[in-house]
Amino acid sequence: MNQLPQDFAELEARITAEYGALSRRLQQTARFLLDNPQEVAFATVAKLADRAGVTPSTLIRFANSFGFKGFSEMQQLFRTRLVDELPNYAERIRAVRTATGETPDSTQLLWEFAEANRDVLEALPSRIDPHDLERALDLLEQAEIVHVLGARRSFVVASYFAYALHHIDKRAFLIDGLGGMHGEQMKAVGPRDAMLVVSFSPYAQETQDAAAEAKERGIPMVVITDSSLSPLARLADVSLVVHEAEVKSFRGLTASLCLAQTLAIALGVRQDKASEPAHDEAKAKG
Amino acid sequence: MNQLPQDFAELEARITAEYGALSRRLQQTARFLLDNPQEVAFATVAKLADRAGVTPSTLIRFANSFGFKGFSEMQQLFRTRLVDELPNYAERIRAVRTATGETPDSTQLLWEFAEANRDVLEALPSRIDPHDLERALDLLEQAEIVHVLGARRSFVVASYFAYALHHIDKRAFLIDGLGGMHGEQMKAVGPRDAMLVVSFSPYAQETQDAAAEAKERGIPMVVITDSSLSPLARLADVSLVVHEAEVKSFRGLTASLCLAQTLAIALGVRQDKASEPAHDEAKAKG
DNA sequence: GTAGGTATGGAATTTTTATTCCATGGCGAC
DNA sequence: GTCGCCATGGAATAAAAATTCCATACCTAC
Repeated sequence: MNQLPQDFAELEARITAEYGALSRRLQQTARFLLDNPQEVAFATVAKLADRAGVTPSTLIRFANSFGFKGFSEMQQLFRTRLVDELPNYAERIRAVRTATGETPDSTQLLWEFAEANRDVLEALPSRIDPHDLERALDLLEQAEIVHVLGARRSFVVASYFAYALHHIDKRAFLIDGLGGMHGEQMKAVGPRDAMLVVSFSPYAQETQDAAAEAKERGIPMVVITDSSLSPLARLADVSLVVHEAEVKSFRGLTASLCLAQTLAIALGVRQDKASEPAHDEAKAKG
Repeated sequence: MNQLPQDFAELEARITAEYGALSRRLQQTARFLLDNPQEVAFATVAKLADRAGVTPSTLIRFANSFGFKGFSEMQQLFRTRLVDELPNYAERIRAVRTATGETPDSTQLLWEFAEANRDVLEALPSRIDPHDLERALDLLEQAEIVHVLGARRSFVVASYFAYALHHIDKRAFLIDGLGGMHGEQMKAVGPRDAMLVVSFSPYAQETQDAAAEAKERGIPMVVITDSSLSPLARLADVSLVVHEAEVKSFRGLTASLCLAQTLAIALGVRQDKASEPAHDEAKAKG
């Protein structure tokens, strides 16, 4: 039996170090414990076991395998951690907010970014017209294939959206311009498809060209952009305008990604409903 | 029986208001509870009774007299207080839930996502150790070229980081595995370079392989991942652990991107300082 | 394929903890 | 001074929770 850890940090280090040597269930337990330390501090063995997807026995075994006499003994570390660390949490916020004296600039920056992005997310939902959101979903739902386009900074959002569509089993292609083949990739867009275009100032020329072509061919198009005056907005069937945070003249992508995430999952929900109409009717009646 | 308080603040107010009307022992209990809320959150009735200088019965009676079914029910308020950093958190959720009665599902989803991502951003800065952040920046600053690696979901973060590095004039390459050439791209990593690896559960094999190779070759490595138990964490020189929001079993990327943004810009700030040392010295003297 | 060992789940058991109940003691009213 | 009520303490009881133990499933090695 090993020497037992004296505080949470020590325990965390031990768990991390020996993680590979643990059995499947104990690994599962380890992940849960380190991911949800707050919950562990309060809840009972039975509840935690349930949440972690293991049996109570496993939790006990886990504690034993790290030298504790029982689960309760290990739980103590989770509790004292909460008590020890909380008091200086509030202080840390205050310290960072007020003076940069002690904290490194980088941490100060992190707080600023987090705050700026939070503010943006706060404003986002009320800035998006529910009606536009529904129309965008209509277009995407009816499309056989969704082609996603975004260059430079917008490429991040575009690639995420394409990724997310794959995960809800919606056919999607990312127009990435690989090999300078923007034009060629646009030719692969069929008449029953739709496009989702992401573009922010200063609106990449290749994106504008592609969007113009799509408009001409009558391809349904949803645009995520940063202003209703954007050249992309006038080409779109539905345009969703997001305002991103700016710190040190660097723009974020938080709001756009949140919106992309929402579009993808809302689309997934719709598809589920469409493929299981019986379930929905039953609910409506009941 | 009175309406029972919903949170700690409410309870505190009630106790304060009715303090004068309580019996001697109950007053004694009240004082102890409000003076040692942390202790109350964890300890057992017997221990608390002992510490407060009253009998267990008194504690129960105290709880009952404020409308609780038992002491445990009251204790819950002391516990949630410790966990909830934000007192009006619960209210906010309720407000969103109720206010969206009329709106379509998609807008409802948008609110939920925005909310979840906001919460994540709130927790992010305090979860990142300033020391780790500085060390990560040290590694990146000293590197001649930064190679950025991330597959599937993490690719979004990786591509954003590579993009951001270009904008602060830091040489960067994105290891994208194009044409199945992960291995070949790794060969291009030089001895004076560094790597930034992004990987989330279920940790893409190609990323793990590449990271293992980098480790073997002694390439400095910063990892952004989702758990200290991640297989990537043990390979890294510095690992930054982020917790992402999850809605409808879909994980976000907000926190990771915010962190990537911070790293890039903090690095940019450092580079500026390094290239204008006179400015810095002047500040130190002044 | 089989035997041995290990990991796991679940029920039984023990321990801990919360709550109830009643006997006693203090305090004020008559 | 005595009666009655309310507060109080402490033991008894009930409830909940932790832990143990055993049967079984699952691997691994031969």
